[in-house]
Amino acid sequence: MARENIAKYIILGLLSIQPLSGYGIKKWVEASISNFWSISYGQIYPTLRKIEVEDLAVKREFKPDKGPKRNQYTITEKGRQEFIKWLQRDEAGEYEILLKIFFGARLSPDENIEKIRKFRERRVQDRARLEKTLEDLHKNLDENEDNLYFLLITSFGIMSYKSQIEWSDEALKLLKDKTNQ
Amino acid sequence: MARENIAKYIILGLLSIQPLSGYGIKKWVEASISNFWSISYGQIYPTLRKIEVEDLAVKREFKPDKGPKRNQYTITEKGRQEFIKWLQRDEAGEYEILLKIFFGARLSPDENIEKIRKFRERRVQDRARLEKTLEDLHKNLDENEDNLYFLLITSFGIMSYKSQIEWSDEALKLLKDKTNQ
DNA sequence: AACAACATGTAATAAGTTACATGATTGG
DNA sequence: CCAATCATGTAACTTATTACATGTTGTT
Repeated sequence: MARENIAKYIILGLLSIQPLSGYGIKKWVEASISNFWSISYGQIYPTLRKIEVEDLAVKREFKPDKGPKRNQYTITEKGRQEFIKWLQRDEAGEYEILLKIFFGARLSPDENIEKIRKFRERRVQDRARLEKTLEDLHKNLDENEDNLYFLLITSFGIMSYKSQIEWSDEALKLLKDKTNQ
Repeated sequence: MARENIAKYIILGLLSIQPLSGYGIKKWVEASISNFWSISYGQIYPTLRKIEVEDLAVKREFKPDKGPKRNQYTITEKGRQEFIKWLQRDEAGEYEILLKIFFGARLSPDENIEKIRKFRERRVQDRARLEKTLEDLHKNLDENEDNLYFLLITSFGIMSYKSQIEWSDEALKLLKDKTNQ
């Protein structure tokens, strides 16, 4: 998946929450989104430099009471705008939506609701497609050894999509409650 | 995730099922594992060449009754062995196991059972960890706007892991039935 | 004193996408 | 004959990992 420079937006997203150093970014990623995304120092530091050059964040040396000094990056208004533009773009990668929902507080609840609604629709279709595949595999289960394992993987997909549809419903409920408050 | 040359093993795995051309490999991937893995021609053709050079498959020109001629690759014994060795290695990437189960017919049911058992264990732990995070987020929900969205993503993880544990149970049952037949 | 954790960075390499180029064959 | 599909490939580029280098600070 080499295409959209996700690392840049993860960093910008975290900086939109609070000023951080490269080291701090790594810690944040590990503590919060490591279940579905990762980032290495080999990406963080060069990307931070680019972000600085593009005036999306400013670097400032910070000497904390404890520990060695660090380079703290603070997002600029330009950076914030570019990040929000990214959030609003329709995501290409299948699971980019998770990242965007993670940073959902930068958008309105309605924008997040719309994203999840679309995601849910896709999943309903994905699931229906896999249900057909499953049926075919059931019919031809004795045909060869492979089909049992193909069936297992298809069933994994169906169960995943099912749980994602259920999640969407819960998430939508929560966000709608929030809007009506 | 640039590390293990997954493309090579996807190709080898498909060739272990039947002889295929580069084009055919693409079609197979799209029809069977595109839910969780993809591959581009820019990878397929160079990788096929490498596979040929390493004597893991042999190329042969094939003129079908219909359509233009194609380069058909047939896996060698060496290729089959290298593929099985990869299958047996403990997977690094979180979802590599799906790929390996997909090709499960190349191993014994017991080996697949063991893989799934380990996967299930990991998921039980992952889920417990996220449950704690969820609790914390619930407590601090009013602290800031972000926490609602962090909670949503945490809940996505919990539900995913839950469905993966359920899938493991079903898969284990199916495979155990098979062994006892 | 030693070790773990904090902190920043680069170079080599690998993996993967995208865009492009080219041509054969089939069905309408 | 034209479009769609079949079919193979390369080059430029981007993204990402890994291994390495270096030094500070806090804890035992």
